[in-house]
Amino acid sequence: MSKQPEKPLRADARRNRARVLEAAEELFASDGIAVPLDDIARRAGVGPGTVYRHFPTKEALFQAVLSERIAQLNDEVRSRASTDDPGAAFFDLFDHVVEAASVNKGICDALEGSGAALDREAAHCDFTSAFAEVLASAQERGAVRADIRFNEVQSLLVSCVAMHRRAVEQNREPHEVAVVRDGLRKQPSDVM
Amino acid sequence: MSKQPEKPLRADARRNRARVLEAAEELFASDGIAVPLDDIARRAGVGPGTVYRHFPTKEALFQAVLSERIAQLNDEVRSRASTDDPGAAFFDLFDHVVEAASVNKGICDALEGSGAALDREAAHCDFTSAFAEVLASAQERGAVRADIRFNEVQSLLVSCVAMHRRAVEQNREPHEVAVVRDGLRKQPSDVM
DNA sequence: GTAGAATCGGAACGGTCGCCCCGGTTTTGA
DNA sequence: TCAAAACCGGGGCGACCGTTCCGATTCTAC
Repeated sequence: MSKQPEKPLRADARRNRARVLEAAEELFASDGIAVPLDDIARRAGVGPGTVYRHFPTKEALFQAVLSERIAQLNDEVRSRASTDDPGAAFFDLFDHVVEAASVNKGICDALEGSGAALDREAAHCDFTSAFAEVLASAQERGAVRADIRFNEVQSLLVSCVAMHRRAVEQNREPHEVAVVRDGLRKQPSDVM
Repeated sequence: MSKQPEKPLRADARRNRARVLEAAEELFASDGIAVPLDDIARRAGVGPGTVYRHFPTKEALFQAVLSERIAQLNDEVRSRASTDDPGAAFFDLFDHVVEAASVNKGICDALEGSGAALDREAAHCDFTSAFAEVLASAQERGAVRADIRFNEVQSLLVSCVAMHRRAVEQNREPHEVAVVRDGLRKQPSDVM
């Protein structure tokens, strides 16, 4: 992977790049991907041209911000994944990811866009593989119903993020997420 | 409510209005609310100006199409609501609404927009009240968990519509919806 | 300090889309 | 059949937004 051979940026360029990333992080998180790029530039105290010097496209900037956030989530997932109770670990992870993602409108937008933006994410691959392992263990122990695959759990996760966000917006507890969690448990009708 | 005192439309106007509605129905259903109004006009064989003669705004046209579809759903709900097994009726309704809504991208868009567009819908009120009655009966009989309110069921319904749509797009069975359905059943931990 | 390169910033471009205007056409009623 | 009223249609306006361009500015190396 050729990464480092790029000559170092000028001091002001490095500073501006960091400012743009910071502004984008805040605005994508609060307003989602629909925020105009000019707003990000203004918030960063630079011109739109400067943003485009560092990121070829608005989408690329969004991806960069997302990668950072998902790498964080990835670390959190890995640190919670190791335990002797895979069932508890799975539901703990589930709740944590839902809560963490639902406060970030940018992540919600990315998830709702059928995850196409997330699929080409290396960090995301780590994240999903760690989560998938926990799911498999939990299913082996009989803590999670066996008739469901990981991509279906992902889909439920996305929906729970959206529902959690709506519940918080309406100042109420996200009981819907509890419903999904209970539905994921081993069901009486489950065939062993 | 003053509705009829409007003088009757000219023959060509009535014909064009119907064509616009039909074209809008098809395009909203397949492409969602994002379809350009010019496309609808072209499909209807009229100019954009004609569309605006009949509907003050694109949003109004969308609402009109939606109202019609929701009135249909309303009838279906009412016809399925009366039975001596409220539990079965509830889950039957749930599945039916999910399937009916998920094939219509326009409805999906309306639902994902936090339902603000749907709230000012008289037909929608009928629809929700019929559904709410079935839910209450099912909860009384112990077929549905008691610790959940109707607006939370609505939220789950919206999510199921989205998940069902994704599943169909990916050519697989919507197992996620089954998970939600099982989660809505009376749980072992439920307090009587 | 100075030349030269890297970078900046914001005006401007191009495309999209909702919406309006108005000259021309069709329908209606007598 | 014909005049008046209703209606049509599509060109065009204005707003928004992602992106580009280029003269002005700032930094770096010597």
